[in-house]
Amino acid sequence: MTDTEPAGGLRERKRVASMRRIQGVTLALFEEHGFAAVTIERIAREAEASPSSIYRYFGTKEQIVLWDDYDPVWVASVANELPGNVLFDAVRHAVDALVSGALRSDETLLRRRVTLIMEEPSIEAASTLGSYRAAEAFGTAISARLGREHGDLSIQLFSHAILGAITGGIHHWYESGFTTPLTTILEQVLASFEHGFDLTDRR
Amino acid sequence: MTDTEPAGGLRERKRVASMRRIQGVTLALFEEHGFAAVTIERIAREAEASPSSIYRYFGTKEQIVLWDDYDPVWVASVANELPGNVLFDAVRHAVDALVSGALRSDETLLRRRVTLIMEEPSIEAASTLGSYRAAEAFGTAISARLGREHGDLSIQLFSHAILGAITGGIHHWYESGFTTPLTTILEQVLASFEHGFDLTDRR
DNA sequence: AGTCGCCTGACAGTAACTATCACCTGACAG
DNA sequence: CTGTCAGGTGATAGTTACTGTCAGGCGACT
Repeated sequence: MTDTEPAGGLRERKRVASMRRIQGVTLALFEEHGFAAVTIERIAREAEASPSSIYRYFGTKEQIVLWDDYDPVWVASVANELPGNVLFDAVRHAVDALVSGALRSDETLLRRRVTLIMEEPSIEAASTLGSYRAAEAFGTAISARLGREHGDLSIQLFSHAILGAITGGIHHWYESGFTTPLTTILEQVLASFEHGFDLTDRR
Repeated sequence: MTDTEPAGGLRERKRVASMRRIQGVTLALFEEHGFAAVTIERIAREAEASPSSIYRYFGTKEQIVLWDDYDPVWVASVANELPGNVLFDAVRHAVDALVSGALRSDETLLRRRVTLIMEEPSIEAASTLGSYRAAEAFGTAISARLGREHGDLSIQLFSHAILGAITGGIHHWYESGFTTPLTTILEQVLASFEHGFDLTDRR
């Protein structure tokens, strides 16, 4: 299911369609020739769009890979002040929203994007900055939910630690050749924070 | 103490002296005019170096701010396979090496650099990528120490979570106007992983 | 003191990104 | 259904980060 219909008027729908087409063309070109060897102008030619529009849509070359249709979904989910009675259930809910959104649409597409992210440092840098921003948003939501002031140290450490672990998990997912299911990895992230990390010495 | 003497021959010493001078000039210019408004050419002129050399030394405009004399010190410390009997002592040792190295030289300089990092997204992106790389190195060292195979999921999650929390702590340090001592914040990072995060509801 | 080799600086070139502006097309009122 | 309006689009020109190359100079070693 690549083609979930977006809401909004004709203008909005056309824009999202263009962005998807451009992203598809870009991924194929990067995979074949490498990030550095493909110019925006070439992407524009092959995707039948103008360079101006590509910059307006995505901002940077890296963001063409990083852009995700479903980002607004899980951002909204986190902003909904983390429903659920126990904090870890709430966090689990947010993480599920984050991942199932990405997986529901097209896991193959996600794998291709992750591969390009891991293989191109400049995309990786933009991606880690995104995780960082997500940690900030997550921390704000948790602080509000627990009645802490904005920027409470404990919460800030927790939210950044969780997002760091998720990032590490995605890295592991990639390095394992996508053999370990992503949901399993993320279950272990949550379990580690609930019950502690497994750091036993095996020598 | 800004002027700890580096080892090596005259060539090496001159290079480090040039890098420090260029970084100093760059920080001042960025602080006064903003990152985008200062060109490499201008930095080169005011620091009496050639643009070629600046690129050879630092690689990118962002790295002029991020470069740290003492990076090799703590990298070596982590690579020394984390001495210490209990794992958390070992981790504490590594974190201490990381921070005391940066603070011993010049805390004012570190604050200026952190401020620029937090205020300029492109520097922030490069910086978070650096944390990410540190997490990988850290994970490798811990895996070796505990007799796990390289890329062990538990260890990877742990190392990324720790580095994520440290990053969040530095963010907090900056947001607090550097009032909370950095060592206090990092003590809390370690305490959180040893004894759990404080996530009590205060409403 | 002499030679070797790495490092520096100058120069030319590429392409990402920005600012601007005329034009067009979807949104909406009547 | 039609006219007007506003926001989006594409073309163009310009800036600057970054790369590759090469001749000359300065530290390293004999």
